[in-house]
Amino acid sequence: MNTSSDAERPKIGRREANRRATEEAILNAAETVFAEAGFGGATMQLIADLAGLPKANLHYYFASKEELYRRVVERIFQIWLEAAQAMDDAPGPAEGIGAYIDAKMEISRRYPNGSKVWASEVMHGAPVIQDYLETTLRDWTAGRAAVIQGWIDAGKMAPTDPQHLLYMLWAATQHYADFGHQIEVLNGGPLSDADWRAARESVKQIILRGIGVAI
Amino acid sequence: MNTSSDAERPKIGRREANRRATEEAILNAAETVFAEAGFGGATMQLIADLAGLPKANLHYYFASKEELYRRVVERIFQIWLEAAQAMDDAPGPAEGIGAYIDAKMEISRRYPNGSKVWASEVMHGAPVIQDYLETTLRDWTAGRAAVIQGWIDAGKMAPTDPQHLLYMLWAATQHYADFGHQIEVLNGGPLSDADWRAARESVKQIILRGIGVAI
DNA sequence: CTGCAACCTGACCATATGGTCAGAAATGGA
DNA sequence: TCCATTTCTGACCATATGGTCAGGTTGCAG
Repeated sequence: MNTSSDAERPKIGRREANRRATEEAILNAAETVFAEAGFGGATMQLIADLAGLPKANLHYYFASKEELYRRVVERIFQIWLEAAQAMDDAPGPAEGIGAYIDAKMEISRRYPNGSKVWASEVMHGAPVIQDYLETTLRDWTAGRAAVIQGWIDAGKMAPTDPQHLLYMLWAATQHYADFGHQIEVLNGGPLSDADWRAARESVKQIILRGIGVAI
Repeated sequence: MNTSSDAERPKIGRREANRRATEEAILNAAETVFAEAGFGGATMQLIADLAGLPKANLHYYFASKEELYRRVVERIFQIWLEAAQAMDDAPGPAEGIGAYIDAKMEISRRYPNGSKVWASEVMHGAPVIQDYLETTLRDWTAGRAAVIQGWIDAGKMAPTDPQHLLYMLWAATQHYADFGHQIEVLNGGPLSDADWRAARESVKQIILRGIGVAI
């Protein structure tokens, strides 16, 4: 054994570990503040306070407010894309779309702030992730639409415009994050485990039956 | 007859007419700017420029940025509520929910900025319309949920959680306004009349079939 | 026509904010 | 231990923004 039980992984010294932890803390704080106040309403001071750092320190790790924001949005997009794989390698729409809804509902529950930042970014014309929309997202969407069309051609689901089906999947699932506040007010409080389960099953039931898949 | 063919309606002089027109122009400009930049990113100067007025004039009509914003949000909420009546007086879900989807899709198409401002407001915790959520919206939602439950009990549609069905209706329709930019990118340009028709029919098809209503 | 009240606006102000920087403190290899 | 490098931070700055106000202009009742 070596000196002690310090490094979980070789190569990462205290410096590097600290750096990553601080960056992570800043990104988390930024995600919260951007979600709650929007880009314009967010303040480097607010983010710094939430992260427990002096404001000047933020600028040591992130050159500008824009760059910090960009990093937040990119991180969300990654999570979003990884979850999208839930739809891959499925034999048919029942499994593929069902799993996709499960994954996206889970993201809405676990990362509501990320979803809000993404929504805000798109609503304001996608100033920083326009290229993602035009490349990565466009390609992914086209691929998924083709898969869905394949299922339709194989008679595994009712004829449905794949593009609009995808929009409905995004809309229905992300709504629970983006409009979470409204939902909590109407629900009379935060959603319980049972509430989330009911939400997930409702979405799956309506959409799967809506595309002619037995449930 | 009176002096000439001036007043369409009695009682409204040039003063009053001017006032209303100016207020309207400011509200329209504000809606656009708030939608594109968010509350924090919006600038009284930007709104003034878009309305073609000096900034100081805005403060003659609206005491503060907050009040102007509040007026914009309230106006949207009115349109939203009026369209909600499309669901009333329907004999069953096919007509009621079908008409509601039609109405909401039309709003998404005609007033995308209003929808965005509303979404932004809710996402940021509804700082100015919290009371609307707790009173008007809550009551309306409860009423509609009861109607839907009645349809279910009458065997006119499949058993479905009314609350989550409403969320899906809001999500699916408003998505075309709030995420209009993303949709346009994926669509390779603005949606045509045919595109909008396809969107509307897709939403209706999936949801109506999803709740067990023949189409 | 006249006076008052409503309407309009350029110039100005206090504040908040993103960002900078010089220098202090911590770190780690030699 | 020593010192170069990285990390951290209080103090500061330029700018943008919401809001104010004094004074001018316009509409309209009497």
